[in-house]
Amino acid sequence: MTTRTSIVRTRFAPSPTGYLHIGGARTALFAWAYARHHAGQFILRIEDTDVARSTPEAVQAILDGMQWLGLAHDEGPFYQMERMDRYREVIGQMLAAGTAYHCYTSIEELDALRAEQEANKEKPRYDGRWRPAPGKTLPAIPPGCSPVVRFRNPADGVVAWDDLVKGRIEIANAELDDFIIARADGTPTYNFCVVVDDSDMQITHVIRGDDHVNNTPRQINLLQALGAPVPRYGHVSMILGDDGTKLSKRHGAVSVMQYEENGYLPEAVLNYLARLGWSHGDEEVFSLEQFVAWFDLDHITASAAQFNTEKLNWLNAHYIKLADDARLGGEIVRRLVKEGVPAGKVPDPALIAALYKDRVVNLNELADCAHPFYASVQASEELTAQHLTAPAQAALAELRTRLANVAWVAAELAQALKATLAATGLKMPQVAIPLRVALLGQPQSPAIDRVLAVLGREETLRRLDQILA
RNA sequence: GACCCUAUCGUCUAGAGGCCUAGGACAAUACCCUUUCACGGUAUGAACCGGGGUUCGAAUCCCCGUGGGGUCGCCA
Repeated sequence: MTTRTSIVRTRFAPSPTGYLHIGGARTALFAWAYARHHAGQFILRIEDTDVARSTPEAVQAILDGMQWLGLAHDEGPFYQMERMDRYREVIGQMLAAGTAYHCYTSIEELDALRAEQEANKEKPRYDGRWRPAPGKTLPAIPPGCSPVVRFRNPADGVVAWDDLVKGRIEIANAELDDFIIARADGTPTYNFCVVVDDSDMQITHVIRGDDHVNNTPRQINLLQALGAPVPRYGHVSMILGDDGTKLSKRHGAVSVMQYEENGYLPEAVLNYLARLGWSHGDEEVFSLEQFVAWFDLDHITASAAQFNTEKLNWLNAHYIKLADDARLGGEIVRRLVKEGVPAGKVPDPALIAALYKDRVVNLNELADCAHPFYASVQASEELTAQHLTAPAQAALAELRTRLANVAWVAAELAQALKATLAATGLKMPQVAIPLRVALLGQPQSPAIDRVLAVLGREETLRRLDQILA
């Protein structure tokens, strides 16, 4: 451990070619938490050098996702497309220093080379035909062909680093080739931009997905060629789908904002993601603040983790129970209005939330539960036939009379219900279930007296009259 | 094919050579609670990939095998 007080600087560097997916969100969470834990800085960088696939919508989607999760950055967002001058400057320096060189091999030639190597069951790699060497005669420069710039990768030795999550990793330079750092049109490529940025932005800890392990030795070599300090690296494993295969669209929700739409609370998603591949003893449920206080890279699992919607659901249900009624009420209204249901002030959505919050798994279910309070829901014929029988209707008529004059609070409503039972000789379910079907269009609900209290006298009587008419 | 990573209940994981008769959580099952359905409570079943070492002692360390994942672009 260094005694120098070096501030921790981490970054999240997505490329804006789509939404913020769940795996990226977890990587971002870990990088963010690591910076927060060490009172350092978290930088957001948009890697948009792939002009063909990058879109402003995707940038916005990433920003939205980060904001919804509450992962605020301290610097940025920096856009790589705005840093072209800087990249060109560094490429010029490398060309001048001889750590990079021009290569005139055409795409066709490269394809042929690759095909040949694959046919020989070799690892496809550039053969170094334009790499300058003492006493070597380079091919004649083909006319009308603009060159790419390649990095002069060390020919031998090994690149090694102590990965913060995987431990020591060593890769032989012989496995690496002289990769392209600038295309024929002069634009820089990924590995190069990352290195210049991580260096310029003084990133101390690169926390990123597992899929970048193979880029790391190239980046370390580049950094060293540039004489720049090498950050620490931590490669977080991937998240697999529910079925153990690579996460993709067919797994349903992969975008973070899809979870918002599906009725998940950000704190539930955060807690779930934090616990997926990281642990703090037996702790399962904890706040973001607690997570930041506990988080370290030592307890991240090195292997891939399978996503488990059931556990996320459990956490979501837990956080819904904890959530403030007014907040849940707002979610109810927002979601119902989006579906064209005239949800509003009466009944108070917060009261409905209080009634249903400990029985739903997500916000959409909560909204569904609230739906019949704002718009009468017709029971199916089957339910009507089954529950609104003649004796049941008689009991409801009996109850309706009592309800007309009772004080509209749950305790009094319960009394009216009991008096109806006494008068008709029926058991509670024999009245309560028809009543639920009559009022809400469904045979299950929370305690019926509480439902009545929230529905209100006017609406309750109106719906009863409609059934009894 | 080459290279890299990885391997504990169905799933997420605890486990840093003796605390392990392997712990917790989700899911499952059973029971309790109950004004229906849920919620909640209690209980039960469920795992160290295989083979070799090292050691007095291995889930933990090493090697091999096997399974899984990743990477091999003028994509990021």
